[in-house]
Amino acid sequence: MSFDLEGFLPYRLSVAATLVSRRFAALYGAEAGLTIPEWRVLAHLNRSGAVSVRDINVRVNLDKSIVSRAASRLEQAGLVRKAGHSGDRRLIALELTPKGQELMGRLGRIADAFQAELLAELGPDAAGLDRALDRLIARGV
Amino acid sequence: MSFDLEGFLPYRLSVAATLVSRRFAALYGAEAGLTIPEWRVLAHLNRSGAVSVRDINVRVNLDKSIVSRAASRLEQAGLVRKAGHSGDRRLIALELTPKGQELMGRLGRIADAFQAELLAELGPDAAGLDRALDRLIARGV
DNA sequence: TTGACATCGTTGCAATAGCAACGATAATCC
DNA sequence: GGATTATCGTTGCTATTGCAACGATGTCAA
Repeated sequence: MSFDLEGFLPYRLSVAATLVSRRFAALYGAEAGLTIPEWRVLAHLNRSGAVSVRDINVRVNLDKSIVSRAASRLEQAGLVRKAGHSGDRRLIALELTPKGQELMGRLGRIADAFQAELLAELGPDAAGLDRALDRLIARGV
Repeated sequence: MSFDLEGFLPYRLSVAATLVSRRFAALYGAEAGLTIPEWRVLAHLNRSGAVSVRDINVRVNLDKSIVSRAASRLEQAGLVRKAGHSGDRRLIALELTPKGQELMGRLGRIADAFQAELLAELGPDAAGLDRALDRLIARGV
């Protein structure tokens, strides 16, 4: 039997991820014209308070150049503030502005609603998907 | 409780897909320097015989410009042949050359082995993952 | 100290993706 | 039949990616 692309996990994962991302982008795109890196940076800052580019780069799986550029655009838009880290002058301290916090409040609710929608679609398979993703992500890092 | 990116399905899917793709690319990269679109086109042709750009574009989730350029590179490399479709002269008929078939034979075995490795890692959650991907992909198209 | 090496954030650059536009051919409608 | 509309594959164009290099700062050992 020759190889079947349609049943190949890396392919299926990639297609599913693209489709789901696109659905979500359509939701938050209406609220704020963010790119995916910008969204990830914002979402991470929403949780972790002041943090460096390197931190985000590691935790959120984005090249540091992408984080750097996303942060600049977000700063331009008044959503993020860059401050010098006290102590280590190589680091910068990124944090949300009040405007950024307010936006993330709205986006967080949209994201939570979308997550609930996905879980409902998946029904009983959601748990297996979650565990599988855990393993794949843990393995890959 | 504020929004948690680490638990957000679109994010987790995207990270997992990237990691798995990277692992696989490392495997076939050693065998042949193919890009992902090139690999997908090749894998699709391996199954479906002579087929048009449009066909691949639809089935394999790649923009037709990407398919077109991938096909040109593959033709350049002697892996694929472009023929005129009889009947409808807008279409072209892409098919593997013997060299392309031979390469796909090897890559297919590598891919099957990788798939087996993934399934082993996932253990009992593989089934749930598979059903979940089915749903997400079906829903998204 | 001071000199070698590591790490931070930014920037430059080549390759790619994704979209729109194009010429060529088909299909459809009057 | 002729005009309009749709579809095919290709190409141009712009934004984004991902990698490498850079200057600046820190660290560590002799």
